[in-house]
Amino acid sequence: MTKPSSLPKPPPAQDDARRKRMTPAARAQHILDEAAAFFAERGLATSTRELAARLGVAQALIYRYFPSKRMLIDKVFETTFARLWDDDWTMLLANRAQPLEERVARLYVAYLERAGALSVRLFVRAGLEGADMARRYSVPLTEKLLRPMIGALRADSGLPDFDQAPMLRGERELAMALHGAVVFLGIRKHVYAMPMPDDLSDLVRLQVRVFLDGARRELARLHDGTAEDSLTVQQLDRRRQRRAPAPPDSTA
Amino acid sequence: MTKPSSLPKPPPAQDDARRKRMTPAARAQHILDEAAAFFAERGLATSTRELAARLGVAQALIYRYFPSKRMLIDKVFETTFARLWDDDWTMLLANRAQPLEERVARLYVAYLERAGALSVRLFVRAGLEGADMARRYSVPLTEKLLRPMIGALRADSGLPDFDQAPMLRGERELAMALHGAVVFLGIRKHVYAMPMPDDLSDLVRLQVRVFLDGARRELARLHDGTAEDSLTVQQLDRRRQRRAPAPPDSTA
DNA sequence: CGGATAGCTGGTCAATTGCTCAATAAGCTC
DNA sequence: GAGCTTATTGAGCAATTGACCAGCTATCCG
Repeated sequence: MTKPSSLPKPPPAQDDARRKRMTPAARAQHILDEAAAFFAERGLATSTRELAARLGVAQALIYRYFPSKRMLIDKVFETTFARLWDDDWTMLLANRAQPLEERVARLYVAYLERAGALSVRLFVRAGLEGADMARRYSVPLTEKLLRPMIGALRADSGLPDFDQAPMLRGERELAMALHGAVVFLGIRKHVYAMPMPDDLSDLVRLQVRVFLDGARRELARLHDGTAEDSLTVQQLDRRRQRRAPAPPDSTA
Repeated sequence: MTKPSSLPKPPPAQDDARRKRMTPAARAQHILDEAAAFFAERGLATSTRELAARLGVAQALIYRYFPSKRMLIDKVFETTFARLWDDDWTMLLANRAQPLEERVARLYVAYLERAGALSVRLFVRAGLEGADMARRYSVPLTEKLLRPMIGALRADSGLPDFDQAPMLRGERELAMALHGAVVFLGIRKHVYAMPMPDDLSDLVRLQVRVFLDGARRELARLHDGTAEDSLTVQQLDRRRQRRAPAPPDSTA
């Protein structure tokens, strides 16, 4: 046991939660992390006293770092939502060295893994609680997942990219078919607690296989203009106005 | 205005909730129905006093009909779960007078409509709360929806029925792909409150179209081997890789 | 009309809730 | 080691919670 007083900062092990005193930043993070897991498991209505017990800390301490329970929950939502997305997904999807099925499967295996029980449960709780999911979830979902997804699908089918043809409402809903099926895997496991394998990869791959077969055809329908029944009337009108004749489709 | 005192029972209008006195059966039903909507909207943690206010009734009255809040909630779950299933769905799916796509689409439009905002939110709440969803939801789901669904799919593809080949694990997951996608439509609308059309029929039909294309092929893959009903999806995959190259696809 | 049955209410209790504050003590600097 | 800063605590408050009960009164029957 040497005497480290000569060093300005002896290894403080700031990540050790059992320390009596922590730096404000570390303590705030500590509370935030535990609160996320705690509220995900036990529900947002569970008392701050129980959370404090889990933290091994006096209940009053929580209020030194967060002005109210509401604000703590909001912060939990904020950070959990922000953590979900991975910008690498765009590149992963665009990498045509691998077959489309493999890329999409990898993407959604990664998505489910990144979400995990905590996020899945928190997201559903946030939705029920009236958090602004449309802004917090739907918007980044479209930009960081669905759009790259449709781009890859289009490229795979030899269809024009977004520069030449903006994303169609029907395309978003098409991508949502797979997204919904995969997310529902997580909901079955983490919300409904149904018997599911530890590793959902094989189930994800099944969803992807089923989806891709139908999606290629549907995408072709959407772009050759025959089956546009999934679009709203207004969108159809706008779309018809935009293109004078039917665009010649040179692809197979 | 005739004097109805001579009649043993003048029209009592027992369904009028504003009446001061109701028969125990009617009052219990009244409380149960309102509680379902109330807890679905506001959450299970909302106070019985607020529920009583919505009922236009003293809070103590609830406890005359239900021994505790917990028991009331359980009863709400029980009745809501029971109401979901419709035995006509089996016949609807088996009616080969209509094309498969039409039958499946009608089924899931009916399913979503029957569920509605109330059930969707209550189901998710029940899952988060730790209600036994595997028994209450998953089992009837398989029997009343997925099994008839697979039966229709098999018949459509000229595959043997359940008498000759029991349902495969992979088939259930296959049907779950569509189920998940459709349920996620309801979750987007009723839980996440995302902007969705009033009528989800068109979106359901899109999901069904996409699903059926892929499902027919996947079903053929599942059935082209020997009896694989006891194998997991993973085992099936491994086995498929071991076998000859890609399976010949005889369908259009 | 008048008594009796029973559906219903107002009032109340113990426990729990979010939140506050003065007091304590951990860990830094000299 | 002394002293100072401040992270942490325990006690406590007002409001809300689930649950209960004695009494009120709407409704029926003779």
